[in-house]
Amino acid sequence: MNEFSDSLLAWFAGAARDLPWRRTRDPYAILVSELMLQQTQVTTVIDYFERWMKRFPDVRTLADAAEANVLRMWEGLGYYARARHLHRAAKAIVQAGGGFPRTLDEIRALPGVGPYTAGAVASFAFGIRAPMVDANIARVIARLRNIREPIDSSAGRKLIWQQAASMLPTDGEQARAHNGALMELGATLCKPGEPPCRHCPVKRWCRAKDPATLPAKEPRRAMIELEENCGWILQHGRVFLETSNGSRGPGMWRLPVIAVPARRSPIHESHYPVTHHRVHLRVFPAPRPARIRKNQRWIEIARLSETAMTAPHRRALTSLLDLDGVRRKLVPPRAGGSRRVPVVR
DNA sequence: AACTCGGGGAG
DNA sequence: CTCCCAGAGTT
Repeated sequence: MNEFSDSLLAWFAGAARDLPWRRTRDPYAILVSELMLQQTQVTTVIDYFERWMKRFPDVRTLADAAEANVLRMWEGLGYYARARHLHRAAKAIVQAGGGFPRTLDEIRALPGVGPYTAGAVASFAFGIRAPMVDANIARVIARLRNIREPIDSSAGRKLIWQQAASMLPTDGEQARAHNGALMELGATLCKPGEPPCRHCPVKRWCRAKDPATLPAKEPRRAMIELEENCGWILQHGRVFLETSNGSRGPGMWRLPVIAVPARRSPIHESHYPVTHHRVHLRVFPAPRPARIRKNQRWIEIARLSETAMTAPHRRALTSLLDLDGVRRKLVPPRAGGSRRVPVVR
């Protein structure tokens, strides 16, 4: 071991956060945590991880679960393809005999597992000497080596990964701690913006000229405005929903898209961001559909809690149901009258 | 190499 | 508003 590793690992031993997925080497648990952590902050993931492990404690339980339940457990985390990938990965592992893949290449072949996640699972679960580069490690390495190439460019990624591999201790167990320590350094100390270099355990080896300007990144894409007009269709205690079809994948339910009704004002309006889009959501009262398409369903209000929905649509629906509840108390349906629940407007 | 993911948290 | 986040899949 060199001095750099000594300093880094000594610091890590005293500074490591106590995170649930650091208390285990169960490869399934590590895989779950890594999929959840893709593009998602640690503090957001902790509760989801613990709920998930309680509900789907092992690969077989997850493989046997219905996709609707899997997506419902993921609701609020975003990027729902990750949940479907994790579900597919569990099915693939069970189908292959139930033993968790134990080599970097086999782990990399699982759905939803890219270069980062493969390295993380191999290293954290099995102590395999594998590099891993996430946003934290990319930032730390860009600063340590004063790499000005944008880290999200092809050339920049290549440089960072080469450095990550070359810095790795020979021993697998030490490499495991090294990966965790670099990540922790980036998450807690070598943060974006102006980092507190005074307290850095490895500042002696850092070549960053101007840490605040590192890492460089490609300019981000322009925001795209989207308008979304949905229908509020309520009848017999059921609400009419649809699930997206096509590339966005099925399973997440939402209010049905409708043509904009003329001369009506929306009963709900909200804005929400999704990646580089900004969506302007408007909900209008709408008539009961003449035909029900394949991706559409009436869903009992009582069963909405077990229906996976994107967060903005869940919020819209909840607020509209609350409003409807209020109106129904003020104007109770006439006895013997129409069974149709009055449309709120 | 560029686009998409119908995300979410923090400043 | 802004930027960032334990990225990966598709085209």
